[in-house]
Amino acid sequence: MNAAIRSPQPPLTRSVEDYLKSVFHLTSQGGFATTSDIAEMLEVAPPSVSGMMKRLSETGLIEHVPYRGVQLTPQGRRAALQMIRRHRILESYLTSKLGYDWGDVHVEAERLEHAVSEKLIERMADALGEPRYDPHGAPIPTAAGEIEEAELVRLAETAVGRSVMLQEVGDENPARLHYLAEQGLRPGVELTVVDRQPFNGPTIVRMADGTTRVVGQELALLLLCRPVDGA
Amino acid sequence: MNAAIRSPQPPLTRSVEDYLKSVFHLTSQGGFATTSDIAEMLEVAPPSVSGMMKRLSETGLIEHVPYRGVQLTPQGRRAALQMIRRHRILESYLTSKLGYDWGDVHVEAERLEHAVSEKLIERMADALGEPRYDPHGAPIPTAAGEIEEAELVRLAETAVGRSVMLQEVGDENPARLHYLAEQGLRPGVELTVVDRQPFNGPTIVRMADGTTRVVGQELALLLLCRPVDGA
DNA sequence: TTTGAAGATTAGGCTAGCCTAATACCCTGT
DNA sequence: ACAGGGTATTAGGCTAGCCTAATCTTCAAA
Repeated sequence: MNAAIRSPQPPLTRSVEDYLKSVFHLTSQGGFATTSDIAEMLEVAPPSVSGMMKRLSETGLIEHVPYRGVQLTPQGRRAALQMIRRHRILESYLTSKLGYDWGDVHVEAERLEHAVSEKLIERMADALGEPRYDPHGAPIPTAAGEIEEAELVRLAETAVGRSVMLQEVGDENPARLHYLAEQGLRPGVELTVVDRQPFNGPTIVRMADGTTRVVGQELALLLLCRPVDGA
Repeated sequence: MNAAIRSPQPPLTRSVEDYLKSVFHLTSQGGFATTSDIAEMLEVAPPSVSGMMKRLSETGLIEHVPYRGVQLTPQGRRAALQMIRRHRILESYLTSKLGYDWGDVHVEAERLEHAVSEKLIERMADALGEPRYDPHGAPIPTAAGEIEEAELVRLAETAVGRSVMLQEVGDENPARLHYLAEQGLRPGVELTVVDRQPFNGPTIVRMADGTTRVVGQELALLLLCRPVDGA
């Protein structure tokens, strides 16, 4: 007698999965995802988004407030987290087991995440020892759909003098990631901010080995850090 | 001035990839693949096949003789073999590295083969040591597009008294594969045909360890064997 | 040589997703 | 209080792939 029972979950299409992921990322700081932000993220025209939002709200995956934006319903959030788990497990697996560079995994995972079964993901997770972070330092949702929410601060906004642990690189661009790896700026390294130049200038950091790096603002905004208590 | 140069290979859709694979398999003994055979294999209606055949022959992937059937062009054959390589490498990888049962790999590979990159397939092949056969004993095309063509004979048609090597299991049905594995009927085992009952009855074989198996015709038709010279 | 059944194709329609052009809404600045 | 710009939505169209119903080919049997 109930729609959810009568129609036992028609599988989501690739497009739908992508839209849900976008909405999740765009609302991760709270608030609504706007049509144009989604359109830009998915590289489609805004009317395509409007149309899809209408369909998704009819199937109960999102909440759509016309002219305002959208948010995920609990059901939509569950689906989005499942996709993000798939994506991040895939990235981890490709990096650990198949020698992929952290700059190249995103594109590959982006296509595979729509094709892998739950079973395959869990086997990969198992082979990796249930990793909690992907190669970029992003937290991997659990199979049950829980995700760690850490309060991270951008390197670009860290006060001079502070010591931080570089936790996550919020970027997927292969060229930038390659450069960061060359500079030794990977998740897990400790940094001390020794200076920052004015007018959105670069941040200068000291690495654990005493060497320094000059990090331009564009990059420093992508480096998400956790304050370190010690000294 | 030439279409193949002007438009540098629009990537094939999933559907197209599936049609090409079907045509390859249906023409592997030579001759034409018919509309209804393709329709049955892909579980679509015959008119859908007619329509696709028209498109594929316009793009030069198949040769279509109306009311007769289709064959692959060299270009279509290349694409089909690439898909088959992907499929079989994936099956091998899932079996060897992720603990999949040989009955379960087909479905998983069927979906992944459309999503993996060439690079990923080659990394998997490399990690496996460039395998030549998949878990069912089917030959894996090389990256260059060459495939071994062995002359195999069905167990059901092997003369009583002959000794053979079970080379390939021409089936993907999980239940049948599971049963065959239980019986020890896997690629690589040696068998001697000791009897066959009349009226399409079962074939009785002796295994290397001296035990015997009674193999019904349905299964005996799927067991592809290579004659053994010795004794 | 004709005829009828089987199989192939054409005709016409549907959905998912995308697009552009036209219109509607919202809000801020005057 | 309202005009205008920016954003969202609606209108209308396109392609890939699928479907059913109708029509056409082929071929073998009478």
